[in-house]
Amino acid sequence: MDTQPSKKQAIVQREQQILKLSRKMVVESGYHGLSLDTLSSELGVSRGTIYNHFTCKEEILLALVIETMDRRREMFQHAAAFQGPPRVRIAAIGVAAEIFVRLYPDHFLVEQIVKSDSIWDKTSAERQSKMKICQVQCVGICGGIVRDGVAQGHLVLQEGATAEAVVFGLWSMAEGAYSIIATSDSMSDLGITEPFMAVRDNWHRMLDGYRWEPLACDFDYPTSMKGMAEELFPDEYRLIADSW
Amino acid sequence: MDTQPSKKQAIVQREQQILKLSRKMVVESGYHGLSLDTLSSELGVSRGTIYNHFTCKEEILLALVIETMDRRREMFQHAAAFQGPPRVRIAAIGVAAEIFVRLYPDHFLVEQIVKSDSIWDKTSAERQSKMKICQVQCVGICGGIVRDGVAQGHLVLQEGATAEAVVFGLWSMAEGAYSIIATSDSMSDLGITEPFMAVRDNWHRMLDGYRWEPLACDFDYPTSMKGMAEELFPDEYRLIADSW
DNA sequence: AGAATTTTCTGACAAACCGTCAGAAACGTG
DNA sequence: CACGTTTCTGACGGTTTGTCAGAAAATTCT
Repeated sequence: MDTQPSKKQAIVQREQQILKLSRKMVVESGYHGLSLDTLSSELGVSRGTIYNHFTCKEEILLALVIETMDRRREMFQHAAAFQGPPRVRIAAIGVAAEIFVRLYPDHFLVEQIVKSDSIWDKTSAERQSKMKICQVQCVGICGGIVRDGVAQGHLVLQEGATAEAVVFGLWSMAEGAYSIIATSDSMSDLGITEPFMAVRDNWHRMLDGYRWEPLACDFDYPTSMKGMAEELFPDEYRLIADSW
Repeated sequence: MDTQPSKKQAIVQREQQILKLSRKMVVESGYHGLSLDTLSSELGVSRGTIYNHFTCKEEILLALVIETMDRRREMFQHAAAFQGPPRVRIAAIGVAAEIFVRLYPDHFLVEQIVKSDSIWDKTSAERQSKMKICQVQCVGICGGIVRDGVAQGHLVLQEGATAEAVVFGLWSMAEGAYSIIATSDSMSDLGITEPFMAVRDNWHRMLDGYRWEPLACDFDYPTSMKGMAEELFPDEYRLIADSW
C-alpha cells in the first residue's frame, strides 16, 4: 500500500514533479527555457499527460508563483509574531523578505516573469484569485503591525498619511531594490557594494522619516535584525550568514 | 526630393515604423504579441526585410528599451537643471520620473518585460552597452545632485551611508512602486487610493530620514513639485494635470 | 475470474512562429 | 543600356504549443 503507491497517489506526486522540474527550467533560461517537450520527456510521460494537470504553459508558471507567495506569506506570519514593539516587528518582516529573496532568488525571478509578460489573461480565475488572496494577506499582515504602532502611540500619522501608505512604501522599496539587484549584473558599477545592507538602511530611513519610534538612533536595528534572522529563521539564515 | 524620398531615406524611415508598430504590439499583448509575421505584413514588407534592420526579435525589444531610457535620461537632465537647493532638484527628478511613467506607461512596461525574461543574452553587445551607459548616466545625474547636497552641507552622510546608497533608495522605491502600480490592477483593494501621491510622500519621508535639508516640514514639497511639473514639462504635464 | 466501464495516457497532427538564404527585383552609375 | 550592388522576397527547415481519437491501464460489476 505504501510501498506500492496507488495510481491516484502517483498522479498527485507527479504534479509536484512537474512544478519542481518546471521551476528549474524557468530559472535556468527564462520563460522560453520551459519547453513542454523536454519537460515531458525528462519526466518520462507524454505531453498529453502534462495537459491533464495544467491547461496550458502559463498555468504552470502561475502555479509556481503561488507556491512562492505562499512560502513568503508563511515567513511573514512567522516574523510578525516576533516579540517587541511594532516597529521592531516590521523590521522582522524586512528580515523575512530579505531572507526569502536571497534564499530563493528563483522564486522571485519567476514572479517577475509572470507579472511582466502578458500571461496573466491565459490563466484560470481560480489560480488568479488564489494569488490575489496571498498578496492581500501579506499586505494585511504588515498593515496590522503599522496599526499596532499607531495604537500604541509610537507612530502618529499626519494628515494624508495612512497605514497602507507606509506599507506601500516598504513594499515598493523592497520590490524595486530586489528587482534591481536581480536584473542588474553589476551593482558595484553603480557604487553599491552591499545592496542588501543598503535596502535595510533605506527602509529605516523612511520609517525614521515617519518618526515611528523607536528611531534608528535610539535602537540598534542592524544588530537586532541579525539576531532576528538567527532566531526566527535559523536554518535559512545559516545558508546566507556569511554574506549578511 | 522631399516629396519623393530616396531609397535610403525610406529605409531609415522604416526603422522608425518597425519600432513604432512593435511597441504597439508589445504593449497590447506582451512579448508574444510581437509577431514578425504580422509585423511585416502590416508594414507591407516581407519578413526578410525586417531582418535587415534587426538580427532577431530580441534586438527589436532592446531597441525599444533604449528609446525609453534615452527619453528618460533627457527628462532627468532637464529636471536636474532646475534652480534651487539640491534636495529640491532631487524632487525635480522625482517629478520627471513620475511624469515619464504616467505619460508613457507602455515604455515602462516594455522595460519590465525585457529585464525579466531572459532575452538579454540574445542581443548584441553594442545595444547592451548603450543601455548600460544610459542607466549609469541616470544614476550619475542623481548622484551628482546628492553630492551637491553634501558639498553644501545640507546633507551629512553618517558612517556607512553613501551618495550612491541614497540614489539607490530613491531609485528602488520608484521602480518598485511603479511596477506595483502597473501590474496590480486594483490598488484601491490594497487601500492605496492615490498611489502616485503616496510615492512622492514616501520619497520625502526617506530623505527626511537622511535629514537632508530642507526637511519636508520646512518646505512645501507637494506644492513645489506641482509647480516644477508645470514649469519643467508644461506640455507633458497638461496631459496628466487632472489626476496629479 | 472475466467482462464492461471509466480513467488515464499516448503520439500523430494542425497551426503558429522564428530565422535563413538562394534567387529575384530594384537601384545606381559609367 | 549594361553591369555591379543593394535590397527584397517568400519558400523552407526547425521548433513549439495545444488537441484529440484511439490505445492502454485501472476499476467496477457480474
